[in-house]
Amino acid sequence: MERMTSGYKKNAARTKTLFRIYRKLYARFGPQGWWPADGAFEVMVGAILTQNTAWSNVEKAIANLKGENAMRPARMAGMPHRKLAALIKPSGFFNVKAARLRNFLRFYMKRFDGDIRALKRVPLDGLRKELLSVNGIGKETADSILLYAAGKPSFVVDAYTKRVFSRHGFVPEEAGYDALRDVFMKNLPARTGLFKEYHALLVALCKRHCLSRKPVCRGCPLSGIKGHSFRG
DNA sequence: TGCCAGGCCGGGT
DNA sequence: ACCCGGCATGGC
Repeated sequence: MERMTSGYKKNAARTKTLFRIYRKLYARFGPQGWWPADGAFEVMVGAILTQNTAWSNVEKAIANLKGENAMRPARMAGMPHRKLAALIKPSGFFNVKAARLRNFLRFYMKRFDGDIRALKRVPLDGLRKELLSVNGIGKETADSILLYAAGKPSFVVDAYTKRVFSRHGFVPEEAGYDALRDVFMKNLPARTGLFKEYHALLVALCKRHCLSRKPVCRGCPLSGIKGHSFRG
């Protein structure tokens, strides 16, 4: 018997609503072309560095790494904790993140020999579990790596996704990561390009309209969307 | 000045 | 199974 981890089922009305939201955002903000990085390895590093951190700070850390020619798996993996931590300092939590990067790199070198093509050969679900087993890689980081580095249709949920969807009443305020992810995974076709743009567009929306903690954003492109609920 | 940013882990209940 | 403190910098 298959275990129900959420109450959501595939549902034509929900699919329609998700596409309606997508089209509104796309019409407003255009193609985002995410993830903003120079290659798959940089995507994975950035995904760890941006944990609970402003992207502008991550950019400084990435620039430091590139300046030391360290944006390469073998080189970064061979770097002492202290040195790596110093380079990524602007991104904050530098001791924690240096350890997490090194954990990931040990896994990446050992399991895939630092070769992104090898990583891409592993099917989505299995690879997701492997990534989640690395200390320092949680659900959002794993899904970001899967989608934007490996090119697999794994929808990324983040604080913005949750803010938009709960604030507009599409999901309950208390909805967790898995419930939110299921909304997209179970009601959209599993297309990588669609998932990439959708997540990026939600970020664009929040940066433009939802940064404040006010419950409703003025001029929100989604204000006209009928509040079809994804509850239960 | 104080609050916040594209989380995650570990220990306590 | 939750809940919470800790981790740290730079920008407004």
